[in-house]
Amino acid sequence: MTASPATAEPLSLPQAAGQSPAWPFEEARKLVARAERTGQKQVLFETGYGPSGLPHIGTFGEVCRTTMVRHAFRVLTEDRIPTRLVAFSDDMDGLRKVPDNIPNKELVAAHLGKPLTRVPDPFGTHPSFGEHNNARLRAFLDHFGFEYEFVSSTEAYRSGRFDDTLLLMLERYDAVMEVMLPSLRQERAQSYSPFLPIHPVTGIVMQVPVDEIRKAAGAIVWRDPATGERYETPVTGGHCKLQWKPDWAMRWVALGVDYEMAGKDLIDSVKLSGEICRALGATPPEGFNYELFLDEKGQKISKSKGNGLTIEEWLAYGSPESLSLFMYNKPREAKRLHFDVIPRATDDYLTFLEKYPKQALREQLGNPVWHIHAGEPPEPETVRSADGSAPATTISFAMLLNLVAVANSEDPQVLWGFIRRYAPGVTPENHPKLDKLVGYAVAYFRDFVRPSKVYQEPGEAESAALRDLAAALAPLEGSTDAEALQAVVYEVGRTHFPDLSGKSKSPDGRPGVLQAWFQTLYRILLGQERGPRFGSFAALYGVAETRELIAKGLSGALRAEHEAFLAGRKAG
RNA sequence: GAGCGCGUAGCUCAGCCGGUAGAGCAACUGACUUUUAAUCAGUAGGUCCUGGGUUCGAGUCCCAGCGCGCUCACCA
Repeated sequence: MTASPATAEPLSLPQAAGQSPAWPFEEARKLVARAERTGQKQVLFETGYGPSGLPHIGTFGEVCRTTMVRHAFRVLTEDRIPTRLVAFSDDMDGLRKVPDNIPNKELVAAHLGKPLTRVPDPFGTHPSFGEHNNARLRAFLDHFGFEYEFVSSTEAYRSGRFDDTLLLMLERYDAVMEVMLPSLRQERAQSYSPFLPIHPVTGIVMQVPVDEIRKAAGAIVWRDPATGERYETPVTGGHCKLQWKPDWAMRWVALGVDYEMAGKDLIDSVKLSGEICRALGATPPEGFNYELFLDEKGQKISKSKGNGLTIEEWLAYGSPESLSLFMYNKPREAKRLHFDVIPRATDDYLTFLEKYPKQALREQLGNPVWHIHAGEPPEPETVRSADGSAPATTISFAMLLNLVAVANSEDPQVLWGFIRRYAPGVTPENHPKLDKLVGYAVAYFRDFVRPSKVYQEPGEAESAALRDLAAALAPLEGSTDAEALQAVVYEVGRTHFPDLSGKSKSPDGRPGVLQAWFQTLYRILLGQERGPRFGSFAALYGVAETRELIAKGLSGALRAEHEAFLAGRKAG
């Protein structure tokens, strides 16, 4: 814990945290009350993961949010009660269907129904598919720097860690069934069993009715529907897995879970698992149901549909912090998770970061960046405008997006040229975060702005004007004098597109240039309706490069390149 | 059928413990520009879904209703 600031603060950090309406504190206060009630010596947070697929953005959200609650709890209790976060992988679950997004599907298909840790790894890098995905989960969590303990369901079952609770569940079999049966349809109720024996011969997780409970032996008796053979299987030692809801409850009891959040699609499951938990004589964990993420059409994001955003996609256009902000904001409200929310999240994050140092403690605790950075947000990166009169501000992502479109370049160097004009002295070296932001803006431009470009085919008048412009620029190759270059653009325009209406005039009184001239440049050379002041553009882009651009516009190469680009996108 | 969420400016949304309705885009005006874009300054725009209740005071709290959306009810 850091010492409180030198300025006289009416409230201490834990006191202010105790009153903060920010949701992580509200959640953490439930845990403080629980700990006071039970006198427990530690608090355990759990997040669950089903390893039949790769970790997705929802996994990130759950761990991210749980970590925020955990940190809030640590501040509230001043670390007097140790905390742990378990990332639990349900890797003993039977494989139901072959995922679409893996190689060697046949290899996997031959092992349907077996625990994921008994299915061979289609990627060939790990002993099993389950272990492969576990490794991916861990790499993913480590990449974000989350602090957690990984627990494999398979290992927990096999090692006997769950045995006591499994035997307890066998002992209370009737009570568990009493909870589950009313939730099932009649047909399903007849065959339902909380215990799923692993077939001793085939290794498949069997969904069969239990013929007999042998409490004394700690075993169940069941019949193989294919062969009719009867088996007695111990419920312990990894010979049986539990059905989903009893499994969740058993895990809570066996591990001593105090907190677990879940999506609203699991509301019923949480309720039933909680009742089973009570039937085992334990108290279900605290937690809350967060709303689901929706795609741009308001549909639930699901791995199988492939809609919505992946983490990789978000991180291509926005920082991890912006994603954390998205997760922090209103967990109880449904939010569209689509590309177009990234710029907003990014700029909101920058704004919150900029405000933070000027806020009072109480406000800081409600500032998302406090929660995103575990109570220690970094200094914002600010710049000063060219004239130095305006106060230092952060450059927004929205502004960078505009600049990229204006610069019409995927080269960060060109974009940096524009930034330096606005704020001299700012470099990628002294503003590394801004440099990253530039990278995101470039990616966003490439994938969302560039595809909508339309390169016009030059007519005869336009071609003649452009040829003249290229020729007039030739003697100026190497120049970075934006004004001189702009003068050339005007001269050529005056010849080919004079404004005879008298509305615009040159400084020496000669006729001005029609807007059509500039539109010609943008439409043919940049594929846009609008664009930068052309002299400035040429100065930064390079005169030789600009002449090359004109040549390609005249030859049709720009249109061909753009079509190839579009076709490539469609294919890839 | 059950559960959850939403309804505030043209659009997307903020509004924390109840105290004179806000932002960003879009629009419009102006500054800077012999074009545009950027930037800066400014203007306009709202029956806070409806009806009750609590209160000195309700976008905010309570109740009822209307509308929209999602989830679950097979599996995890």
